[in-house]
Amino acid sequence: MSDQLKLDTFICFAVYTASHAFNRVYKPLLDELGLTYPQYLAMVCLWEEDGQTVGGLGEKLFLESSTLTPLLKRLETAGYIRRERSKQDERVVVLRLTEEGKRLQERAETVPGCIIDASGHDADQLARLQAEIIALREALNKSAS
Amino acid sequence: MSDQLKLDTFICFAVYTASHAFNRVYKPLLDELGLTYPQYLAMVCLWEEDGQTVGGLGEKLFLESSTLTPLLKRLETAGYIRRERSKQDERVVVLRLTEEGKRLQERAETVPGCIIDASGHDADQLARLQAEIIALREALNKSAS
DNA sequence: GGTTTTTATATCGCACACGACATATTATGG
DNA sequence: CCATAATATGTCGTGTGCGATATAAAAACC
Repeated sequence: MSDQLKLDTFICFAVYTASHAFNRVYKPLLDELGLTYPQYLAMVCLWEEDGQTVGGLGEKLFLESSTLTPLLKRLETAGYIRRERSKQDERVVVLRLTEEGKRLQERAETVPGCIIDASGHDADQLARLQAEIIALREALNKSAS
Repeated sequence: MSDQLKLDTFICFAVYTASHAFNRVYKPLLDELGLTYPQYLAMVCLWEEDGQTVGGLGEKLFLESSTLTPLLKRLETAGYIRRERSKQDERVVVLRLTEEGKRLQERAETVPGCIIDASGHDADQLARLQAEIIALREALNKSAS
């Protein structure tokens, strides 16, 4: 048996399963809003700054256009955003919140608190852990690029 | 603007993007072995203990049969495992490594070291961080159940 | 200014991931 | 012993994710 090939020792596996665990906690909350988790992230991004492009959103979310385009079309079908070609540069698609999309933000404001409660940690612990996970992510992204 | 609805403050988003970052680092390494990342996890699990059931693997990997069955069929098609109904209990499917599946372990032994290198952390830092992420996962799973 | 290159988005194929449901087998209770 | 419940796996539909490729528009370069 290898010294290294043990699931228990894989931090990647801890991250992978923690990501699924977050999804399970989010699911009932986001069902209320008619959003999936990645759709929720896109909406959070647009609530922070309306009128972003597909590419800009992709950079913030670390997602390709092949992932975002169908997701954004579903948000458009749901009535939360509009996708408009830019007049200045016809290659670019600008994303704009609809009135319904803006109203959704109010209903979403209770979500982060529920997640923090479910995490069983206080805000300081979470912030510290988050910073470490981001440092790990940046090291991995640097190595993969 | 909400106090809470900011992507920067979401630990879930850090975990979600870190998980993707791991995948990007693993991809070229696992391509050599003809495995995807979830398939690799399943193989690691079977290298640790051959002859496990679908359900047993699912408990360890936190995956449903609806995810595992197609994945395991692909591993069978690739020639790495066999899926056999148990004689004692015909409901159960037992997973057994083929000779090729066993040989693959040797080629996989260099992978964990590459991942540790790419993480930019030493083994102690990773172990400490892993323990914290697992604690977070357990709290989330407890809350969701 | 017309050709080439770059850029932004979209499409397609493949592989997860899960909830809801189906099927088959075993266990249970009268 | 027979009906019912519980268990293990599988199927199906929906929604990611991404690599490879396509398309169209803008930029760069003779």
